[in-house]
Amino acid sequence: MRKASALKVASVKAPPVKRPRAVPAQPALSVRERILEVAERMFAEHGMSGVGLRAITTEAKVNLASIAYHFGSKDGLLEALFAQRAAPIAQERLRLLAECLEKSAKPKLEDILDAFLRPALTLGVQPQFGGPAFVKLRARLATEPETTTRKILSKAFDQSSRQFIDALIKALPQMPRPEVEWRFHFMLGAMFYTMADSGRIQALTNGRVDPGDVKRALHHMIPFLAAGFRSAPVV
Amino acid sequence: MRKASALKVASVKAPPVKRPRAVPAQPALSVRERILEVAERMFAEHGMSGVGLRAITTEAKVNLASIAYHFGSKDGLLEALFAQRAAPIAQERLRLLAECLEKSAKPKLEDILDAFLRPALTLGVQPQFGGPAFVKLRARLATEPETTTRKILSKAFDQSSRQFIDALIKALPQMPRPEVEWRFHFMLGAMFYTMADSGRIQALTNGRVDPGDVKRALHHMIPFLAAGFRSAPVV
DNA sequence: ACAATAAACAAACGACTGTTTACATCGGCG
DNA sequence: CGCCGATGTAAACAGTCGTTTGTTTATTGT
Repeated sequence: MRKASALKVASVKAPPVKRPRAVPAQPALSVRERILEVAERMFAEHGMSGVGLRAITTEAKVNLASIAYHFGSKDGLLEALFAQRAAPIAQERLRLLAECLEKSAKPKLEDILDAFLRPALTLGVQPQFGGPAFVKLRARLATEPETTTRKILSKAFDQSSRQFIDALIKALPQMPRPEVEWRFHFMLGAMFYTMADSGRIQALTNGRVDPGDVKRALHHMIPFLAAGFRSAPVV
Repeated sequence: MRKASALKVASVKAPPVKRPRAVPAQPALSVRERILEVAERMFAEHGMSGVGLRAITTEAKVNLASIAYHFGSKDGLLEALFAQRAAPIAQERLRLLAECLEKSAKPKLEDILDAFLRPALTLGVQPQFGGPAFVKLRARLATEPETTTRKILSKAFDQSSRQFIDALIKALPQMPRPEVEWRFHFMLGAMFYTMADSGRIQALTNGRVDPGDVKRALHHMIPFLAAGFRSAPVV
């Protein structure tokens, strides 16, 4: 039963050497961090069942058993990934939403959409950390019906999503709730497909449309969705 | 090499019962058809790399090597699946589109959207064959960046997609082409996410919104998207 | 300094991967 | 009959899968 000790996790590194200067050229990632970083990239690129632990540990230059040691299991690795990445996104979403709501009792639709979409598309896009890997990963898991991944997704984002639906209803007082919910669903679809950056629309348009261009994507997506949300509810 | 002894017959079972009746209640699927049917369902549910050939052949009650024999490889099986399923969808799309175009030189936006979305969501939804398996499978593959699957997708649907973009431009003469292309991309997202039926929006709405209800989904989706398409182009 | 604990490691576990092989069976034709 | 090509099949191939094992190395607390 070594598992019990493994769950203890990590202890904070405890720097034995005092760093005289911050920001060294090589941040000297720990084993844990290296695994997370590589796994994020590879899960995003090939899907959960498309990558083996050996591929991850080899690329991360880490022992195979390290994953079991630090994360318990492959699923545990995915959970840790989400625990690290999803929280900042949900948090930033709610911060921006609060900004919208405190400005006026009837918030502006476009601002709400922006508050929801922008963090999802931009946060975690740090070139030094493998770029938009988590964005892609999220889009990929969104279409997987496996119950384990669904639980992770739902735990990470359900609460903030509910708050956004409520905010959208405030912004569209005449709209029946189910109608708002359907439209929220379509918005999720447009968002995830943009995040997935599948290359299909590039191919269809000779590269004119590039979902990886986040600024432009938001610039086109928000007015499009806003018009959809504002259209008359269907009978 | 192979021990020539020990092979013994088996020939067990051998039901020589001649079927006296044509077209029995069970169409008596061929091996090929049984594999396709089961593979479609299982690929949709667990993804390409999530199902093994043994799982498929066991469920289809078929020999393991049959897949290699009939389809060459696992990828060949996927290609055969698309060759069988995608063509009718693309064909029906173009038929409906032609109907729109011959009615008037400036076709109605809603009709074009309907012509694009309805076949994707409804064709192949045969409850006796495991329901909307191909619909789900397509949504799943749409977010996979693997080049092999992308080629299959693109071969099956690119041509008809281009024609729809052109038709949309006809319906929206004042709209710049890139804007139409962006909006087409968002439409694809809403469509695929509805097809994936990931369960997320059901969870968020206590089941009020069910993307699996195709009639209702189209009923909400088309006006939503039409309003988005008609909104003023962004600068 | 010494024991306790955390971290890393090579090696192996059994089960499963897609593919290939060599052989058996079959209906139809000469 | 014998031969044919198409079809079906058990077994093996050469790996990879996620996980577990027992052990060794590093770091910590006292």
